[in-house]
Amino acid sequence: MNLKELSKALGLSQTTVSRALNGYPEVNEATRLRVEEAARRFNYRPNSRAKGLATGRAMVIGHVISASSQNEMVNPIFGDFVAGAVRGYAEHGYSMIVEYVEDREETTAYRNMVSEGKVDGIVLQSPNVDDPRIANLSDLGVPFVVHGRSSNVTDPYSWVDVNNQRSFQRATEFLIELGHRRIALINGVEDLDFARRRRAGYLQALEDAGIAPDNALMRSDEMTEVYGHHAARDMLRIDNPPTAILTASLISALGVRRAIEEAGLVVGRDVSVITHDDDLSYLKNGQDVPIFTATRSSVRDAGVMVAEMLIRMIENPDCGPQTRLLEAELVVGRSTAAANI
Amino acid sequence: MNLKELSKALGLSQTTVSRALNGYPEVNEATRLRVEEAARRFNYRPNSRAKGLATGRAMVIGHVISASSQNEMVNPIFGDFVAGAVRGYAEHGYSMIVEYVEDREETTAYRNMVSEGKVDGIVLQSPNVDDPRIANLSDLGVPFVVHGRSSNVTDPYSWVDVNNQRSFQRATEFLIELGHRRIALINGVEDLDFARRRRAGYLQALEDAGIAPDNALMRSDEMTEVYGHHAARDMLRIDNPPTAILTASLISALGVRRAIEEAGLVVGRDVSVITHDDDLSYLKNGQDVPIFTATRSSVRDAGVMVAEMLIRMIENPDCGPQTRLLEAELVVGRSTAAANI
DNA sequence: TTGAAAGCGTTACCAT
DNA sequence: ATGGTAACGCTTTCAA
Repeated sequence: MNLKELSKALGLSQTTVSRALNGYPEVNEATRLRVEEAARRFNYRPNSRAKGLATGRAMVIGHVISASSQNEMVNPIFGDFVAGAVRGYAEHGYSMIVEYVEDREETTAYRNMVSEGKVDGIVLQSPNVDDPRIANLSDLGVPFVVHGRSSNVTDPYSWVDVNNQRSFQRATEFLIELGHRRIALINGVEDLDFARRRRAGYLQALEDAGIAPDNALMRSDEMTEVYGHHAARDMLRIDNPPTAILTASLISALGVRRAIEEAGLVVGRDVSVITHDDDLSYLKNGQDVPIFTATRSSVRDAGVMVAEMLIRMIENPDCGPQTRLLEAELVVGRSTAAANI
Repeated sequence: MNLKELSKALGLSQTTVSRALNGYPEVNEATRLRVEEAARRFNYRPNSRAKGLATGRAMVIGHVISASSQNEMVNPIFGDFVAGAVRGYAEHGYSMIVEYVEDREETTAYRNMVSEGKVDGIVLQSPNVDDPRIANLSDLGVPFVVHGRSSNVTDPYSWVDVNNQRSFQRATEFLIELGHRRIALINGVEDLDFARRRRAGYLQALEDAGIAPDNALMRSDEMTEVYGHHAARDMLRIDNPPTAILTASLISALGVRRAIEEAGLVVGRDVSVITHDDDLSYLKNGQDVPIFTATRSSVRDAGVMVAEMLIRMIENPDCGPQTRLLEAELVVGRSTAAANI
């Protein structure tokens, strides 16, 4: 059932029916009710492509995942972010389109999405420290919001980010307060801006405590379980092994724990583990835990915020770049952190 | 730059330019080259909405996530599946659209997607044991593929599934062989078909070994870390606690491990833990581990397969329902499983 | 081998 | 308050 058929069935013009359905004020209230009833009865829904062609709006937000970001994708925080974003989109009648490109051809994908008229706005995830995609998107003139920041980009752009530096700094400080001196960092790929910031926070805390950083205790790679496992395993074998491990994601944390177990050690007794991108908020209920950081829920919140910011930009093209920095809550489980050193 | 402008710039008709760009055979080779060169130079891309309107095809596959499936979403396997599917879509020029609905209004969302002409096909994830959405989609007449099966649906439909029953049966058998008699199952919500199958496999292995199932050792809930934590914590407090825990996801596994640590116990010594939806394939390299199950990569494979099956159905409407059952590989880490009992 | 024109299903402008 | 019609940008049929 299309508009033509519906209007014929009603004995009205397409114009009137369209107006009635789109809430235009000039249509007679009785007519509107009649039209709405018929639309419901015939299960009429306007064709989105025709509508988009006529209005010039797609009501779609574009996301791109590339082969190289696949591990990032598989990271649970990707799902959390998407869950939040999609929810935010839905609130305003938008949906999300996801495209996949090999390698780092994302810029081409963005350009095509825009010139094909597929999207009204774009979300960029996991920017690098120096990310040309941001300038490319600016040049395209399409509204976009970055989840995260790109340190080396000086021109203004819109972003929503979690304060990763502060989270890691606080987590490290917390371990230092417990008496740890040998604290390992199992970080993500440090081309990624958020990973670099995490490292900066870690280093800052060490410096403030007068602890010299040790390269043997710092790793950086794709956040997989195997990476967490190998990194922790290797570190635990050195002469002066870490007594605490700070790891960036749920996934790598699982590998870290497995490596500790395999080394015959006990998590929380021999080695402390703090995991970012983890949801420990439940530990706050009725347990005497020191409060510190959790971000799975922050990431979902970030998704919702990105959606709202982007849609605001789309529907109000005059408003300039906006930014938003979220503080992650830090929660550390007692047994996990209170190691004997 | 649109077709009209491009053809004007070339001094050709829109028809010819369109034909040249879409690989029609009747166009002069010299003309085609000239057109292609110009299209590249002017950065011309056909408007997808106009193209879709003219061809009647959207080149888009629809996914829906509902509020109630949010925890499922956040489950890393969602990301794995999506990564595989999107890749499969891209291979054939399709992209993925994701819509969000509150509660269980998914059927409405599917209907709207189809009648709005937004999609050429639909993917249904995490079906329930008795899932009306399958019949609804069949009624809509839109090509669709289910990731998973719905036991109580008898009419034929297309699906791709992992053999969850066998995986859990084998994992349980493995624990029994190690001498465990008190084996706990921390399962997903058993309305979900795959969770029910997992439980069936677990029960089958117990029965084969003559072990009476104990309700105190079986839990079923949303796969979150807090759930894994509470379930394991409570079980470890009972009189005759489990010596092994079989858990269904990465996320809950982290809670389980934390609970074990908090109870002053050691994973792999006091309590064995086997996690499904986990990628232990790396353990196969150079380590003497008993081989058993892993599914994160299987899930990605399933995504690719769903994409290919669906696109085949879309482009060849005559082919009937297809099905595909994948066997998950089972890998159990040595330290994890070889507990002292 | 090329082109003119109709059609896809809407919205929006201009009349009435 | 309602209707006729052009326009959105492409594909496809029919003609040349």
